[in-house]
Amino acid sequence: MKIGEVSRITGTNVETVRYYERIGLLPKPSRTGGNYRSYAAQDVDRLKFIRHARGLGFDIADIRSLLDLGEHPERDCCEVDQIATSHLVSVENKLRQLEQLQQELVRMLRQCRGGQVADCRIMLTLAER
Amino acid sequence: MKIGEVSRITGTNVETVRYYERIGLLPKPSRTGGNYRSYAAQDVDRLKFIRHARGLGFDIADIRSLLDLGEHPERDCCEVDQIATSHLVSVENKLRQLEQLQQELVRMLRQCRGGQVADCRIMLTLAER
DNA sequence: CCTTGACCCTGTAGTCGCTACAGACCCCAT
DNA sequence: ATGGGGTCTGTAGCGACTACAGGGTCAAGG
Repeated sequence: MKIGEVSRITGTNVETVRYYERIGLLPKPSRTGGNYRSYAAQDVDRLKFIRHARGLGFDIADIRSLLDLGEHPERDCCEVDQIATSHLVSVENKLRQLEQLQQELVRMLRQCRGGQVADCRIMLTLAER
Repeated sequence: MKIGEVSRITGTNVETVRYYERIGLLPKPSRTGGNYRSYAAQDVDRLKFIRHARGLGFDIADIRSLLDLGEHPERDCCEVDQIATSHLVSVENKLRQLEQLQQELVRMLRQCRGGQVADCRIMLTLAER
């Protein structure tokens, strides 16, 4: 399977596939006579895993660890749990931050009464503190 | 006022202050005999504005526009409102995305029953789809 | 007077996860 | 033989910083 098809199947940009190979997240595939990358079903599965994990916001380092763990199926799954849990924690932290931010923005916007920039409450709020 | 003091007052990294100057967000300050940057109160205010806006998640381009508007106090404040509103919208979009993500992560983590990586529900979930 | 140490200078490269080229090559259909 | 679509490598760009290296400046203490 050539890179374009892999790209289509997994919904991954061709350049991204090559990028994953470059950083060692995907193994170097075999090549055709014309030096085209030739992927096996296994590679596609690995890429799907990566994309799904990225979709859930895991960073590349985490995904690397998860893939490594996948290659040691006899190990205890608590390491997997740990990675996922700590990711969830950081997502929840970001969520709280964003909520606060949203509330501050709403508060700021509610004060706007129109008029000139000179009297703009939003600009004043930003200038304060 | 030297850059270190400005840094302390505003809680901004020294390198960040220089970065803002480089990208034209802060004006080039005058220099002392020893070629040290010498800031006026005005510059500190501008930097505070920038940091406050960054804290609210506005990107540099937005901040540039807001600062420009601040220099035209006679203009109508609706442009300010527009920038803030569209930022709020994007924050709310990100918020919704993060909430979904969080729920998916929670769902995934609830399935974990311990045991070996081979049977790990989290790994299976990531591999699926 | 000299040294020490804190601060400051410029310029460049690194971060993260891609994305976007340029310029070349391969392959298949017409 | 030609055209166009795919692929190749290598490099640079994004945003918003951050982190040096390798030097200069300045005030206090010995």
